[in-house]
Amino acid sequence: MNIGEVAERAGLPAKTIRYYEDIGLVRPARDSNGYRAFIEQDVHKLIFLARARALGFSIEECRALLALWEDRARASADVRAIAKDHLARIEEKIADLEAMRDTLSDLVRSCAGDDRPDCPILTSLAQG
Amino acid sequence: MNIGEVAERAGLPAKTIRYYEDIGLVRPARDSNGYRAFIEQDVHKLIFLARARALGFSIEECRALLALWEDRARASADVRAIAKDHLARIEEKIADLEAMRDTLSDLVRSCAGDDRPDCPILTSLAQG
DNA sequence: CTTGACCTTCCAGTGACTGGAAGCCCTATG
DNA sequence: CATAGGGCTTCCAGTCACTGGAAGGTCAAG
Repeated sequence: MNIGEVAERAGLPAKTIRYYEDIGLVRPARDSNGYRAFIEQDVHKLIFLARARALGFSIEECRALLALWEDRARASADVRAIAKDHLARIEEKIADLEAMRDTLSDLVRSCAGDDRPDCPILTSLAQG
Repeated sequence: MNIGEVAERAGLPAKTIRYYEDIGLVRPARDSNGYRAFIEQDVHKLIFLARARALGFSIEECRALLALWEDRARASADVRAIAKDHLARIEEKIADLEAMRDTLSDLVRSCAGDDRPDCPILTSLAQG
C-alpha cells in the first residue's frame, strides 16, 4: 500500500506520515522502487496515532501509548496514568482559557466599537 | 534603565524583551557601552505587551493593538474587532478542549488502572 | 586586582508539522 | 514510442514565540 492510500485511510496528510516515520513512530517497509510499502498493521498504528493526537496527546505520549498497546503484558495502570496526566493538563488549559475568555468578553462588551478613539480595551491593557 | 530592571518591572524575561526588540515591538535607545537604555515609555509598552500576551493575543495582534494604542485618531471599532476575533478563537479552543476532556474523562473513569492489561483507553484508541 | 553580576551578540533547539524545490516512477494516451 | 500527469522520493527551510547556552564585554564592590 502506498502512502497516498494510507493517508486517506488514516485521515493524516502524507507529509505527517513521513514525519512519523522520521521520528520512529512507524517503520514501513520499502518497495524495490523506493516507495514506502505499508501493511495493515502500519495503517492500524497510524489510525491509533491519529486518534491519540486528536485527543491532544503529545507525540511522546503517543509513543508511550503505542508501546503499551503493543505490549501484551502491560498494566492498564500505566495507560491510565498517562491519560490522567494529560487530562489534568487539559483541564488546566481550559481554566486558563476560560479566565482569558471572561476578561476578554468583559472588555469587548464594555467597548463601544464606534469611530471614536475611547476604548476600555486599550485602557485596560495599559493600566492592568 | 537597563534591561534587568525593565524585565522586573514588566514581568517579562530579559530574553523576551530582546526578542521583542528584534521583531520591532520596542526600540530602546543605547548607552555608549552598548547596553539598551529604556525609558518609561518603553516600560509602558512592555507592560502593555505583557498584558496583551497574557490574554492570549498573538504577537501580530499585539503589534496591531500597540499601533492603535499609539494612534490618537484610532476608532475603538478597530480595537474591538481584534478582541472579538480573538475571543472567538479562544471560545473555539475551549470547545475543542472540552470535547477532549469529556472523552478522556470517560476513558479514565472506565479504566481499572490495575496491573492487568485490559484497557478501554487503548481499545478506544484502536477502534475509535 | 579580582570576583561576580550584569550586559552584549549569535546560534541552535523547541513541537509538530507544513511548504516547496528538484527529481524519480508509473500509467495512460496519442 | 514519446509524453503528460500524477504520485512518489529526499532535503531544506519556515512556522510561533520564545528559550538555552556559549563566548565575551562592562561595571561596582571588596
